[in-house]
Amino acid sequence: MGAMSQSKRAELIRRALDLFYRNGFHATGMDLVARETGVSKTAIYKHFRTKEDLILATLRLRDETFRNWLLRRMADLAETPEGQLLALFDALAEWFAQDSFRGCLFIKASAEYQDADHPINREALAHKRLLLDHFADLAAQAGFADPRALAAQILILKEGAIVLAAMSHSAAAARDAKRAAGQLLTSAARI
Amino acid sequence: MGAMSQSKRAELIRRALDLFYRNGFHATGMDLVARETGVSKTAIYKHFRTKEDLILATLRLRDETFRNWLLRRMADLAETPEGQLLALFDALAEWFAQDSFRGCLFIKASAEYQDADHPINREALAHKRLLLDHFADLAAQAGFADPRALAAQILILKEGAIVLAAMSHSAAAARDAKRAAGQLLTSAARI
DNA sequence: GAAAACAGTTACTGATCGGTTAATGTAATG
DNA sequence: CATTACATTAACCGATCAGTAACTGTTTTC
Repeated sequence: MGAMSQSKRAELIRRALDLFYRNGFHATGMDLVARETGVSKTAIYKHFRTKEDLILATLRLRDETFRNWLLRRMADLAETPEGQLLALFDALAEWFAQDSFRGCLFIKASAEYQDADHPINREALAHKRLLLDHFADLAAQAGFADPRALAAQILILKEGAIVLAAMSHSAAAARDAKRAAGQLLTSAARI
Repeated sequence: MGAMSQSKRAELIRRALDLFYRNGFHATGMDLVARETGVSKTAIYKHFRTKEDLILATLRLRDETFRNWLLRRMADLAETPEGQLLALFDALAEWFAQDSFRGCLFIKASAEYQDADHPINREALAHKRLLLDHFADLAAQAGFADPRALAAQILILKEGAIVLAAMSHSAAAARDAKRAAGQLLTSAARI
């Protein structure tokens, strides 16, 4: 096993991710993936036992790249932990404004494979939990009395903004969510 | 046109809605719809030109029944307009706790048909706008200075809570969102 | 009661679904 | 140079996709 080089495999996952993100999972057939990546179906199935395995690989790639991008952008936009929690929504606004923005891949994956014990749903949930943990870290560093609760509220605002931005094809939700987050941060109890 | 009785047609839409809600749109074939409803495919296509038309009919039914249910539940749970905006999240908690809960049909529809000008996405967006309008009405009645902005924030909390509840198969997000909404309401400017 | 008009069925269309088989090309090993 | 091992391909599998054609009843209308 391990026919194609590591870089070709990575490129396959990268292109499959793009197809799934733009067209959806069920709506994207493996024949299309083969055609668009230039990798024959048989070669794909040498490295991924099933379509589901390929989807999981794209989700893992997306988790890494997106979370990397978001956390770095938050850190670049603000100095303090509290400022970073607010800057989250500025980063989201930038994302929403991109032509390629089509909502959250994990929300879409979870919507199409929603069973609690489905590996795809589990992968999506894991991504959200990692974000939640990071928000909770920032909230703890900022000295809030209940960092987990505050992080949960921030995450809810983030997911709601993404869903509405994707549906309305507008970045306005990022601004609304930021104002809400600002009020939550200023009125939350501190240690 | 108009072969089957009005009640049979309504029953077909009702069952198709259930199938789409549980399995997804692309993942639910018209053969399955025919099998599960007991209505032959030809009979279905006598009344719905395409699968997309059937989907739109299920979305319109869902908009009517769900919005009716939610608004009535909010009104039953609280006396004042401000109380209703908070009770929204108690109603959501009840919904999340149901075995049949599988997220928001409109979010799922928009995720699978996300083009801005796609009729399915437009229908989903229309549903959210109607909810936004109602929240804004309540906020105006409650005497808030910027009812539209507050309504937008409430809507973001609602959508975020739904997405996270569906993904995590837990009703906890309703409680977190309610606490956030409570803080927003108490700190928002009034006329 | 004849004749349109219509609701309903089964059986089918070509295309595509996820996935595999059998064969070919190619590179490394003895 | 022969052979083993492996990467890759075209062609194919049965099932299912959305949608339709041809046909059979049942009403409605005159």
